[in-house]
Amino acid sequence: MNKSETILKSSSLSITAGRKRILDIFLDANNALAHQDIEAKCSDKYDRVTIYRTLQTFLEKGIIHNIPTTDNSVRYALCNEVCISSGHHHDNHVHFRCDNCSKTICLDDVSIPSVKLPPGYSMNEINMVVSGICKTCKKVKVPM
Amino acid sequence: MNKSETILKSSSLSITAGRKRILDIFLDANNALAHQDIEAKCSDKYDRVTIYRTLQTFLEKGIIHNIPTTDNSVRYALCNEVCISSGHHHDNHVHFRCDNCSKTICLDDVSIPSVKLPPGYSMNEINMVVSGICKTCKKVKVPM
DNA sequence: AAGTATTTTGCAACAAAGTTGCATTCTTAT
DNA sequence: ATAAGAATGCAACTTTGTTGCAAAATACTT
Repeated sequence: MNKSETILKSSSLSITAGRKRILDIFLDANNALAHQDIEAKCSDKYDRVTIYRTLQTFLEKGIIHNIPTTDNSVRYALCNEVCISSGHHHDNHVHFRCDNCSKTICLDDVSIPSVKLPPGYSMNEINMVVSGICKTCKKVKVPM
Repeated sequence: MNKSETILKSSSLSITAGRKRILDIFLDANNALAHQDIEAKCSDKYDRVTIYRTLQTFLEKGIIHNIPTTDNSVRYALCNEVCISSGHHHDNHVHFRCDNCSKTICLDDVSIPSVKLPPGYSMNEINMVVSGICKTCKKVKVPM
């Protein structure tokens, strides 16, 4: 039983070729993916609708989480082990979007600082997205 | 000359009925608006395409800014005076989205705390969206 | 105030993104 | 192996966003 099967199993989802494939795409990727990215990689084998439904299912099970963007393109990233095993999403890391390569990644080591809300507001979730130039692009642009 | 005309003028945009109307909708609203919200309020008088183009223009001129969401619906909010007068968007406030009424507002008084990125990363913009229950909804739910 | 150059708007047509119902196929549990 | 239940693919549709172009409105000049 490989990794994708293990994840599906532990989320009590039936193991299908499509779900394994999409999960593998996430496992292979080192950055967050938009629906479009997934579709580009497997629409030959799986229907658009299936991809929509699979992403929805993964979200509900806490296998992936979504990252807000300002350009109408929600991106999804694999949750860490804790999220998956608990079945409920609760991450606290900062997301980074590179202005150069447009990749979005989870900065697992950077935790979101706390903020104090005005009186009367109660907090549930915090989302933080930083944009700038990523490590890889910086290297390319300014060679030593 | 009323407020919307003043803003348009100071952004060196020609003053048209449509732009005034859309700007007035923002001035009246106390929360961020999605394209859809605008359309609901004035599609009888102005074409869908005009609304798209107007929002785009307002964004470019720094009259409004957009707020990332996780549900494929970018929302826009009026920028504060500083943004509009400088012509370039640079806000530093936290956005709040209410899980109950779904309204998104700018918490102008809550500034985004700084974060330290890993080595190699450079920062351009930070976006922070907090979700929870807003002041108004809390009052309604727990009456004194 | 009139006329002209420029900008904006609306329309139509289109492209892309997302949703729904239903019949068929695949998984899983017995 | 089989039957119940879940997932998939297909078709049709809705919503969302884009583009080109002609008509209308605005701003600028005199």
